[in-house]
Amino acid sequence: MKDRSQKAIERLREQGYRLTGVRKLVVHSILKLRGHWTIQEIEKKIKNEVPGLGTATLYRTVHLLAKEQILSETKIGRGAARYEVAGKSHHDHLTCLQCGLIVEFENASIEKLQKQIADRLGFHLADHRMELYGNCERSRCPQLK
Amino acid sequence: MKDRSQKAIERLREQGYRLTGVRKLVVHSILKLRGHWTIQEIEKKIKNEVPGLGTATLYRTVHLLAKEQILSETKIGRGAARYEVAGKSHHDHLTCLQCGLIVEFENASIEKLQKQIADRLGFHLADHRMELYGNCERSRCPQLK
DNA sequence: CTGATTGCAAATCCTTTGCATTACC
DNA sequence: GGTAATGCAAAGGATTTGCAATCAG
Repeated sequence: MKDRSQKAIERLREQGYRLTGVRKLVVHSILKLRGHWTIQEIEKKIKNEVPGLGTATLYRTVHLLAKEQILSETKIGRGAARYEVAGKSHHDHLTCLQCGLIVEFENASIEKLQKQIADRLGFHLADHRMELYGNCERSRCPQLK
Repeated sequence: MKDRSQKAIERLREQGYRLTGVRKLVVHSILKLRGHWTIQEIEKKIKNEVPGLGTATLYRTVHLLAKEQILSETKIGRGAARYEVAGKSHHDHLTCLQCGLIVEFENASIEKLQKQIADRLGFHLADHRMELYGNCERSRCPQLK
């Protein structure tokens, strides 16, 4: 199995971006992450691995990776955008309002319906975002309220 | 047909909120709006009608109206949350990536599927957000690139 | 070399908070 | 009168920008 960050670095090279030491380190560190993180969370997680990393550089790098579809951006609920390593097939999110648990799912029927709706309204569908919110049944979930 | 802002004012009174002059003016001005606006946009639109309105007051009032479900909040794409007058049945949005046109739609089949998905994953579905992005076919839409 | 990339600090954007004053009820 | 609501200004959080120094190609 080939390393994800290898592929990402290659793709950036193909696109003509310069591969500085910092950039390679950041890409490598980010591509090891699992889950959905804000840029600020990513900063904390990787600052040990990339000493001296400037905040602006991280923002620029994450945006770059999102643009190149190496990361995918999701806005879940309120607050800052979250990023996850792309590569898996497209999926949407179901978030627990109590404990923040995020479950991913795919549903071809919905995707088909979305396309139909867009066509009917005179749009060429390019992308979509769907987030479900609910309360999960995990025993550790604080189902107060 | 009864005025929306009348109903809104009544509901606020029932909830025990004080109906100050400013609050009534803001509610009245906001409820005349059609479309999806950020709080900053709303501020520009109504500042003539509510002279001296403080930004904090507008933020507090909009949040209040959203809490009372007189406005509904939607996060469309990047940037600040947008609000629209609630009252119509639930709907989702289709946004043109080129010109920003927002079209609303409803689709019962998708809603049904969402509920199924949540059930299957052990969630009690409480809410959802679905946004489609595409390119529209309006003649005035700058369909470049 | 030459321009892309970086880190830093300052700037920006959007929103919230503290607080004294005002105005409902 | 007691308390919620207001406006102002200051604070806050997240992100972007300007710029000189650095580094890849």
